[in-house]
Amino acid sequence: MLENSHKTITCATCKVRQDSLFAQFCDDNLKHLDDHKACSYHKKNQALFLEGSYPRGVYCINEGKVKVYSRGDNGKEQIIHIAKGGEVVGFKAMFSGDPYNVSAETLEESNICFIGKEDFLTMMDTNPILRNGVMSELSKELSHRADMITAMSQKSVRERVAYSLALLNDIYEEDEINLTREDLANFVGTATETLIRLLKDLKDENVLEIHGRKLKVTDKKGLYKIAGLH
Amino acid sequence: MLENSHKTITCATCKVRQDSLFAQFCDDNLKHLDDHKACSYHKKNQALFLEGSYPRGVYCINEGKVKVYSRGDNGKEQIIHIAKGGEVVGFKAMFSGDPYNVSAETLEESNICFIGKEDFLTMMDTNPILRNGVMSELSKELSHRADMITAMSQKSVRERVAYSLALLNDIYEEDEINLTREDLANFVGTATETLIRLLKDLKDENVLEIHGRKLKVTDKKGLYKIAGLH
DNA sequence: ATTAAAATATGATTTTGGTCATCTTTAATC
DNA sequence: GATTAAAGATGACCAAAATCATATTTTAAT
Repeated sequence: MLENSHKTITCATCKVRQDSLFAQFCDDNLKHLDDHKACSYHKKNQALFLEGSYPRGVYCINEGKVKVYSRGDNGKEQIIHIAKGGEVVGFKAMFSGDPYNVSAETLEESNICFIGKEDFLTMMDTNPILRNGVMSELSKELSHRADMITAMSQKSVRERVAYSLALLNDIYEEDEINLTREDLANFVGTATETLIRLLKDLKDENVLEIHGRKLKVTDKKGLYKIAGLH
Repeated sequence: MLENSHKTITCATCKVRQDSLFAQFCDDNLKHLDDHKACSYHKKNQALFLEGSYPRGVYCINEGKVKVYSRGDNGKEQIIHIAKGGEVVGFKAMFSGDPYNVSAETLEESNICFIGKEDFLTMMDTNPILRNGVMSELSKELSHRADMITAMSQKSVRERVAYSLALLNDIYEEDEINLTREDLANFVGTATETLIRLLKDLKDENVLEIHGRKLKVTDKKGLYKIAGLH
């Protein structure tokens, strides 16, 4: 159980706020945010929203990890992104009037604050800091997805495994990467068996340590080279 | 040569404006736009902007097609999008402060109007219609790119050829799809030889007619089925 | 603690699609 | 219009990765 799972988080003292859309908020803004958010504890594997549903608000992750994924024809998951503490999830599709075409689900037990769509949009209207932050985020994510498309289409599966591990290594920061092999395969876009074999290759090449399900990158430079990064 | 290649387009009477970000502009807005835009004729295969450069403004396509692409590790192009008349290109990366990670280049001779970054951003600040249009567009494009990532990762090349042709069929509307085999392969994300073989298969299945380089979809329903759409 | 179920791992086999080589056709240039 | 270059097409071959089968380990549930 998370240490603060029973508490309501106060935005002003939230440890991950500096990484979030609300980093530059003034005291008044933070007060407003506190008054309009709802904190809640989520177990592992709980859905935040589902593909096909309409956005009802945004989810600010205080602690935990959330996978954002879409489903292909056969129902197979493609993980588009894994969000960590400080990230706000669920706002990117809010401005088109269309339903979500991705789903979001916790990967670990998590503390997540919810802000309703109306409140969020009002804040965006009245707060240029938030508006600019949102625009910047949308822009960055579009760039990132263009990179993903190119990577998916041109890299070999081995390269994509390295590429994905490089991304995940940043997301998990000091922690070891902790995903099921299936989730990792769904992030890489390959079969679970192939992923497992390629992980072992990387281990044999001393790029990676495998501790049960947890993965520790031991040669970041080597990993980047295989991934075709830098 | 395009018929109006020597003329300056007037926004108020621009035939493709109803498809653009500026569709809902009032007369004053249109006047302002006219005063701050520069129309120009572009030959085939002319670059509008390049990966790595900083956005200097936006490009509103009056007539012609523009490919937006990124380059993979080996320099191979991945075409992310093909823009047609009415589309505004080059604004999606403008809000992050980062350089473009895609390039844009005309595929045909084209008439394109340019609006400088400062002017465009000022319009966005003062014009909620434009702002909402931009936000909506960013949202929609993010959804579309999530779909692309999933398609690239999970569909077979044959399915991706059909998927790409379905997208292109909408883009080329009443016209036949007119791309080099190489560009089409770079859109699908495959080798040119593989693309050519698969086009022939689709022709043999009476889904497609091949008229030299031009492609005509004759069985849209069949194409969609192969693509895994609907 | 025991059992059941899920996740991880490995081998064998097949399929897909990329690469290389070569040839033909079309388009561009002088 | 002739020449050259670029684009399109086809065959042969090979490597990468998916699939299928099955075994082992870990985790969850009773």
